[in-house]
Amino acid sequence: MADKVTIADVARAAGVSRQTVSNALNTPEVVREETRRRVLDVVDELGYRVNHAARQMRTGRSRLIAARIDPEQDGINGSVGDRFLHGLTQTAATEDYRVLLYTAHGDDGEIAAFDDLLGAHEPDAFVLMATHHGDRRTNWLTERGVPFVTFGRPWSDPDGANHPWVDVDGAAGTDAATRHLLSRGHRRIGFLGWPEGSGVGDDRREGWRRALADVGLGTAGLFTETEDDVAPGEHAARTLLDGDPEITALVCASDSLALGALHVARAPGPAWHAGGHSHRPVAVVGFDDTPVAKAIGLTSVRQPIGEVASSCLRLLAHRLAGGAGASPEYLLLPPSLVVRASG
Amino acid sequence: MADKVTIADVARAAGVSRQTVSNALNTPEVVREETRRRVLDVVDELGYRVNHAARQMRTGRSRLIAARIDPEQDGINGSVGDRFLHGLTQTAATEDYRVLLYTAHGDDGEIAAFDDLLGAHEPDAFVLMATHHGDRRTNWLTERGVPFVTFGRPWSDPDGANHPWVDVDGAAGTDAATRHLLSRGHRRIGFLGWPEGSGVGDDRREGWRRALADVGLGTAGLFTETEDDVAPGEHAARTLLDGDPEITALVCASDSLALGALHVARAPGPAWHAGGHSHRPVAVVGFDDTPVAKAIGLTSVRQPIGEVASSCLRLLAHRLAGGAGASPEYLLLPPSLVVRASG
DNA sequence: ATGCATGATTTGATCGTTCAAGTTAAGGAA
DNA sequence: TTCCTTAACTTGAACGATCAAATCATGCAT
Repeated sequence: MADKVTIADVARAAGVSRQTVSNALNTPEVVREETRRRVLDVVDELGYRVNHAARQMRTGRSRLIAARIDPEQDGINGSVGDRFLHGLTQTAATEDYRVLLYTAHGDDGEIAAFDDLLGAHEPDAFVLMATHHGDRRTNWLTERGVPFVTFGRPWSDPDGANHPWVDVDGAAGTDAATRHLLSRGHRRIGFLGWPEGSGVGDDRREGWRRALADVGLGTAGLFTETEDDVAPGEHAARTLLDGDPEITALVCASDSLALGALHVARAPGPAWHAGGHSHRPVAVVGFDDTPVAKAIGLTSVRQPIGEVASSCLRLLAHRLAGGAGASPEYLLLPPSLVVRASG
Repeated sequence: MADKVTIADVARAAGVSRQTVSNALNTPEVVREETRRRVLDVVDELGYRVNHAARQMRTGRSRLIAARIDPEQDGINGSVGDRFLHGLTQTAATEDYRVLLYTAHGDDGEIAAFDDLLGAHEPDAFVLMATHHGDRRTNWLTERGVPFVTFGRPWSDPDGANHPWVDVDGAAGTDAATRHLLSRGHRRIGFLGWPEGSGVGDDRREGWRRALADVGLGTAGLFTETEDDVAPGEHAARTLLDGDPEITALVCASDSLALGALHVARAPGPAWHAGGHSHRPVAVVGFDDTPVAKAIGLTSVRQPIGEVASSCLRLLAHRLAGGAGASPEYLLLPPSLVVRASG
């Protein structure tokens, strides 16, 4: 097998010029039917494939899309990012794009990574995860005219006309979770969330509040907030349950928190409360449907990560192909509730 | 900011030729000290960065390393692959390489992906995971002279001189787990593994066998094998425990199996055995130290994934830099035991 | 002084593709 | 017939880097 087949080899074998080969492949409509077929036959025969480096040099497009891979955060919620990357890679391949990874810490670290990558491998676009209030990354990219999509709304900019994005309707998720618990007869349903100010966290809390309000229930004293990890979750859940003996169910902003809450809910009476009143069953619902949730039978809100990823990529591909006009610029997808033993 | 700074711009500004700029950056030793400094100053000042596409065209090196991202397998063990990718990306950056993702199913699917990638983006090397008996991928790459490393031994080729690899000593892990259980007074320790024939699975079983043999204990009737998932693990564990009432501990080939075993071990007596004899505590040890293990307090063997990844990358980088001779071609790293409540 | 390594730098050529402009031939209107 | 248009294809240049070979000093032995 002749190793490197260039466009010139094909041209020679087909008896046409280089440019005609290029046209047959990239702009078929300008080449006569018969010629085109002959060229394509030779392409197959010789096994010609474009050299991306050469093409990139001429056109300035790398057909690379850059995405960050996180250090597995708390180890539980981490899987979301990985499922996302997988979906991205898969959809990218169908559009003849490839995913290039990078790592970074914090907005500024990530901006530095942007700069590095743009200088070197020149990805055609970025895919950002976990947008947040005052996200510096999106501004940086916008200022420089670098195409990108985000998984996550532009929280600081409610109209969100600045850049394309895809997100999952977190409020709808906790709303559904809360309604589910109501339908099972729970009346006092608490919420275990993150400190106020995170777009995602506030959104998830809002869904819970809204569902209770819809049936005329208030939320006073029914929620608490803490850092997103198991131990803090356990502690916060204990405090909340101790403070209000009538709470029979908890909606949580993450599976990590939910796991902490479960430690309390499932522990035998004396363990979670020295005060002596006996163990009461507390239903718990988590968020993200991580492997841990599945493993321990935790009811959880599942995000359609695969769809988010493919939507992100398609928005990008469309935009990169030149279509900036009519198509939808953003997408809010509904999550679904996966019911298990915990509630 | 002038957008594209080329090597010619730097040359002009520094009053030297293009080639001297290139030399100052890539072969500093051939450039006079003073000239070099002047050039590098201008490089900084203008913010010059090499254009990888152009360099690749001339040198044939892309500074890309391709790795597969898996669909989260059973969801529990999946996290290993992701930790690996993260480590790879991080170390790659320090050597000025980038990780390019691809997906594929099965050896042949992956070989097709190799072919695609080599034709298009021309990665300098591949990193393969999960080597197995009769692995077709390694042959394909070797035949074509494509550099690669594997996370996993060349199981079919015990001398393993064919390609560089990094692996974790699974037998040492189960050996340690078994010794740990012995030290806690357990005498009859079972093993829950995968069907014979998988290199990894057989290796892990061997460590358990060896540890028992070392203290004069046999293994007859103490192990069973099943598919790597929670439900099969639960079923197999139940069978094993029912069959031998003296078993007080189980070493498992994965956290998935261990989780299944825990369902049996932790269930109240009647639940796991209708025959009426009461619940006995069974210690369980898993393998991989996944987030699930941490979440549920499962003792597990932890692989040093980060080190595996960085070692893989350094082996590759060294080899790509031309050093094929003296350096070690393979590496077997020891795992460690993470002790938790389960055993 | 002459010749000759050696060090430092420069000069074309080239990698494989696509862009932009040029050529050729055929058809149609004047 | 002559000129113009259009379709189909070809030609030269360029993208930005590095390789290979050439040039130019400089110092040193003869």
